[in-house]
Amino acid sequence: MVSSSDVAAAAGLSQSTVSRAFRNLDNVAPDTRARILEVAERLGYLPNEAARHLLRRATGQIAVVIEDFINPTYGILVAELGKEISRYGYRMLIVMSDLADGELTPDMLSYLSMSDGVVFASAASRESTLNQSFMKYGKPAIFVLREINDPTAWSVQVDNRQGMGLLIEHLTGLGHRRIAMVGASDTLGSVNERTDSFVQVMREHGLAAGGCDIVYGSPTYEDGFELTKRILERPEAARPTAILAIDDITACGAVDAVLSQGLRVPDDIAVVGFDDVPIAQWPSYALTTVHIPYEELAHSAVDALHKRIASSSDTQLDVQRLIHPVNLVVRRSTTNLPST
Amino acid sequence: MVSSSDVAAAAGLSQSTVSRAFRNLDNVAPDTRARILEVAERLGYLPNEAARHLLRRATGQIAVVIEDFINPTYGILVAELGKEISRYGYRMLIVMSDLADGELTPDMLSYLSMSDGVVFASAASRESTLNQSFMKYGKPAIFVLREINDPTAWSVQVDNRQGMGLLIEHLTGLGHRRIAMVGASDTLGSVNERTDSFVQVMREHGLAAGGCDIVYGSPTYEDGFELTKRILERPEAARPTAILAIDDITACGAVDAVLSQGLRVPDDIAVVGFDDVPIAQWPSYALTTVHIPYEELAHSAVDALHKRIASSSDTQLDVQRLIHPVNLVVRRSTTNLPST
DNA sequence: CTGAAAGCGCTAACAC
DNA sequence: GTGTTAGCGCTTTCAG
Repeated sequence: MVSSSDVAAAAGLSQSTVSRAFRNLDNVAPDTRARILEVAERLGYLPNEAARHLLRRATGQIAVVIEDFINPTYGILVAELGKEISRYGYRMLIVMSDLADGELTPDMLSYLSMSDGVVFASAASRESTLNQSFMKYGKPAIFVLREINDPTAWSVQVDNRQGMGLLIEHLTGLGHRRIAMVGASDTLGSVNERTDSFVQVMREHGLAAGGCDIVYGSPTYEDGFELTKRILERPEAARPTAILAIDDITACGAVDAVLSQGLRVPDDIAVVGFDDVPIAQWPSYALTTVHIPYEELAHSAVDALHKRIASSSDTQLDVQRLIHPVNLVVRRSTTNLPST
Repeated sequence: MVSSSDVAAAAGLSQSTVSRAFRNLDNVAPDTRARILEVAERLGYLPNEAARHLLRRATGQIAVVIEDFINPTYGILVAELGKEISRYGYRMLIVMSDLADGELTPDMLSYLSMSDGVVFASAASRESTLNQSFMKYGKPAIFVLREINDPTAWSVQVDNRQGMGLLIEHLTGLGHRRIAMVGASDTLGSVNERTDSFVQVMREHGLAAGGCDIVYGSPTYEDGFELTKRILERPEAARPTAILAIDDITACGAVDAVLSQGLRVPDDIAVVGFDDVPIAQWPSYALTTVHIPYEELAHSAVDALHKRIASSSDTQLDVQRLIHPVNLVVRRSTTNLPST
C-alpha cells in the first residue's frame, strides 16, 4: 500500500506537503503540486480514507437500510438516494435487513460504526424504538416512507391520506361503490397508514356499511394474485367492482388474477395501485395509480440528514417530519379512455 | 464520540483491556468483560472501525458497481451479493456508475479508497482497461456478467453461448425458422456475447441465410416495444415467427408490442427472454427464458474476491474466469402447454 | 510556500 | 489477566 510518505520521499518533499497538494489547499506552489500529482499517479497512490476519517471523526458514509430489491420501489428509491448521497459528498452503504423493532443486530452495528447517519427504508413497526437505538450511538437517522410513532424520529413521507383520497374519489366518480383493499396491514408503517386512510376515506364517502372490505396480506405480486382470486370466488353480489391494491406490484398480481378468471380490467373489475413504478405504465397493466416523487423524497432525506451530521452536536435541531404531496395518474386499469 | 479510552476510564481499566474485551479475545476475565460491556452499553460506545482498519490496512468493505436499478436483474444480483458480502464479514458499498472504459472518475476513486475490492457489474466495453486501473491502485476486481477482453481480468459469467443454444433449439424444435434478435449490441460485454452467440448458433442451424435478423438497441422495455413494433410493420413474408430478446425486460416490451398489434403470443409470434427475473413468471408474460443462477454467481464472485484480498500481495493467484451453466425454462410465451 | 511534530482511536507486541 | 508502548496514514497546528 502506497502512503503519502512514499509519495513525499519519491518527490523529495515532506509528507504534509503531499497532504496539502491532495486537498487542493492554496498554499502549495503550482509546480510542486504538479510534481506531486505526477509521482502519485505513477506510484498508484490513493489517499487513505480511513486515516482521514479518523481525524475528521466522520466516515463520509451514509448507510441505507432496506428490506430487499424485489419490490421495484426500493430500487428506484436507492437509485435516487445514491445520486443525492454522492452529490453531498458521501459514499453509500447498503444494508439489507428487516429488523423492525428495537435492538440492533451485530451486522447493523458494524454498518452503523462506519456511517455518519442512516436512511431507514426497511420494515418498521409503528412502535419501533429503532430511532432511540440509533440516537444512543450518536448516529442521526431518517425514516423514509416509514411511519413510526416515536415523536423524536425524523421522517420523510408521502401523503398517503391524500393519495388514498384521490384514488377513492376517482373510483367513486366512475360509479364504484364496492371497493376492496388488497394487501392491507396494520403493523408495518406506511402500508399501515394506507390501510387506515382507506378506512377513513371510505367512511367519509359513506361506503363503509357492513365494514370496509379489507383483505390483509403482504405487498407482493403473489399475495395480490392469490387474495384477488379468492375475492373473485365470492358470490357475485358480495364481490367488489374495484380493487385497490396496497401498491403497484400487488396491483399487478390483482390484474393477472382478474384476467385468469376470464374477467376483464376495467370492464368487470377496475384495479388501482400505489407508487407508480415503471411497470405500472406498461400496456399490459396500464395501472391507474398514485405517483410518488422519489427524487424529492431522496433529496429531502439526504439534505436533512446532512444538516444533522454537519451541525455540531450541541445545537439541537427541531424534529422534521416532511410530507410530500402526491398525484393521481389515470390509466387504462380504471378507464377505457385513451391512456397516458 | 465515545472512545474505548472513555469506556476504560469509566470502568477503571486500561484501554487495551477494553479493546480485548470487544474482540472477544480469551485473555480477559469473564467478569471484567461483563463490566466493560455494561459500561460501554451505557455510554453508547461503538468501536471506531476507521481506526481499526487503519491498523489492519483494510477497510472491511467491498464496492459493488452497477449502472442502475431499472432492470430487475441488478436488484436481484445486488441482493445476492449483499448476502454473500456480509457472510464473508464485509460491508457493501454501492456505486452507481456507467463508466465503461478506462479512467476512473473521482467519485469512483473515493469508493475505491474505501474498499478492499470491487465487484464490477456495470457497463464495460470489451476493450475496457478498467481492470488495469483497479490493479494500479492495488484493488482486486471481479467482473460479474460482463465480458471484457483483458486476459488479466477475473470474471464470473454465465454461459451465454449455451443459453442461446438452448433457446434456439427450443424454437427450431417448435418449427420456427425465422427468428429475430431484439436489443442486440456489439459493444457492451455480455450483451455483446449473447449477440455473437446468436449469430453463431443460427448459422449452425443453417438459419443465417440472408444474414441474421438482428435489431440493435438497448436492453430496455421501451426498446423491446418499439423495435418489435417496427418489425411487425414489415410485410408478412419478411416477418419473423419468433422474437428472441436480449433479456426478459426487453422481451416484456416485445410481448406487449405484439399484443398491441392485435396479434397473439405465442400463436402468431413467439417470444423468448433471458435472465429469468420474477416478472418472467407472471401470467401476463409467462416468458420462456434462460434461468441464471444468481446466488451461485454472487457466491463465486465474493469468494474469489475474498481469496484475493486475503492472500498476501506476493502470492500471485491464477486468473479465474468462471462460467456458470444455465438452463431453459419453458413457459407460455412459446408454447400453449400448461406452463410452470 | 514548506517542514516538523502531535495525535485521531485503535491493535499488537511486550512486560509484569 | 492486565497495563504500557509504539505506531497505522493522515490532518493540523506551529515554525521558519
